[in-house]
Amino acid sequence: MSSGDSFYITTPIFYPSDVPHIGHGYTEVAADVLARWHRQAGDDTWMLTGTDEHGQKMLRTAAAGGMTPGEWADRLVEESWIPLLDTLDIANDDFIRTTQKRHEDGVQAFVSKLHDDGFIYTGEYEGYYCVGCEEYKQQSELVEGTGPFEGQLVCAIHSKPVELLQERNYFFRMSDFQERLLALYEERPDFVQPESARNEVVQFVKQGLSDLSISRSSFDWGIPIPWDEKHILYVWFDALLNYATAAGYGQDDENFTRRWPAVHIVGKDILRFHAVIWPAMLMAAGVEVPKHVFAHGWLLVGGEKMSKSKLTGIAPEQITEVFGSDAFRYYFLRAIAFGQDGSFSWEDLSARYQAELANGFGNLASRVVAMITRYFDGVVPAETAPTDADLAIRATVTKAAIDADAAMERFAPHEAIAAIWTIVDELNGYITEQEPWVLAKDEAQRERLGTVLYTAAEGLRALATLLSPVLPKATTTLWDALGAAPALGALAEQPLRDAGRWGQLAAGATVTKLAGLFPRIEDPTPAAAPARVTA
RNA sequence: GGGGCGGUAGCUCAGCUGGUUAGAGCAGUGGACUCAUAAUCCAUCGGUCACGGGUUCAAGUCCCGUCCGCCCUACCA
Repeated sequence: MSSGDSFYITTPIFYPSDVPHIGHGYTEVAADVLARWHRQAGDDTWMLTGTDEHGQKMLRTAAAGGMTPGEWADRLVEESWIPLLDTLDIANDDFIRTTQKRHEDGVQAFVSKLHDDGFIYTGEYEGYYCVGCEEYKQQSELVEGTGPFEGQLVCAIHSKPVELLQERNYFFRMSDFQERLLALYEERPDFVQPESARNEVVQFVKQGLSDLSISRSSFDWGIPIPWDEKHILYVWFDALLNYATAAGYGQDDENFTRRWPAVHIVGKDILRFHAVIWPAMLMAAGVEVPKHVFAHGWLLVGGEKMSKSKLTGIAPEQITEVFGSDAFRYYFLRAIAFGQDGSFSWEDLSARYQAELANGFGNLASRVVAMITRYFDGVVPAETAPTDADLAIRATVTKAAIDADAAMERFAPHEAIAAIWTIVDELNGYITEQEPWVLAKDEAQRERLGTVLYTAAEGLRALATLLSPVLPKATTTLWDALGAAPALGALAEQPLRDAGRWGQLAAGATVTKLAGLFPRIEDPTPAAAPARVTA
């Protein structure tokens, strides 16, 4: 991808009545790191996140709290979801709420077009309705009745029989798109990633698609169907459209053309909506389908999918309060292969923090800055004739930068970080072998000492740049300590795809005392209580 | 029932289209060093690659079967 290309990346929009946990945090951080990488590489980047506020569940929980759904949503968004972004240091460019006018207008324009073009028709929806829940149930939510209800299907929650009801509403001709979708998966194997997710989607679509009921009339918390305001739009149809409406669909064609199509990062549970329904909707509307739909895996706690009901849900602040936001970002992207499930444990988090961040990167920065301060009064020395060892470091840096960019391009941040980390490991070994503290005792080795420390400092310069999307806080601290800004400018301005070019740090720069990048943590046990529980 | 993904050193995982004595990190053990966040560096211990067949000159890597785990099967990242 050449410099200046559009890179529009989205997270799913969250249902605000959930309590933010590290799974949400993981999604946000992954999208943010990819966005920061592309942005700093010079691509025309835009990152979108937001909240999905319509639907019966929101209506019901709001009512239970004596509020209107709008008030309830405002409160949750302000108290939980916006703060989550701050907790994790997310640099999103936009935050869309499906209750915003720009969204509702865009959605209405979209469904009107589909209606006008004949992709929507009136039909009868038939489904099992639970009076207790006041909603239609899927087969999976029903169980065989027992006792007096023997032989009947009952609601899993109320254990009472459900009724087979019919409702007149609107349907989207999704079945029309089966062949085109299959052709899409075939022609663009990287449309759905990773491979395992693609397989699931292809198999699913091959089994046949039915039309989708896209309106509801039993409650009114949603976007009205423009030609029949007694109906509101099915929440998923509404929610998926956020990716388009936020970019200006139907309202700001110039911006929409500039941003679209998007790259969607989603959890694998909502893969089908994004890889089947969403592209079908776009095809119907004559809009280009997304560039990619990437499904990441689950966080496993104790070998099982993390879940609130099993009390394995962990609030992001529990981690950031002890380890900091940088460590959160680093840990989840480094330790988990993006696209696969990953095990989370406090022990692993703590071990990686200590071994990799504190002892590896943090200590490296600390020892280099300390030696420049001690042996050169804080002035970065010039390098002279490089030896093979010095050249090996340069080669490592060059390769790491190339490999990291390639890995980020293919949605493999874990590999990108591993590639960058070769610099940390090589540099620590290099310093130990070159023994600058020995060179410092011999005035005749003055130039050699300067070259060794320049090499180390320049390596740190490259590290700061390459790691800034992952560790924005620590790398900024390091950038300041290296005294790099006066000659090179702000860290965020350093072109990432040029980070591997040797010799950027100016000799003569003044280093300053470096506060520990990742201080040792004496008591790495989580901040008491397990997950917070919703009211 | 149908579908997807896994089962490789104590732990977390790499091993692409099959090819020399199966790798990494962490943990463990021994040593070196002192610039540094009691840190770093070197060495080393450690595996019947779930199980049973088969194809092949050659299989962790392909085929068949079995066992185990996780997930999806239309509104929880």
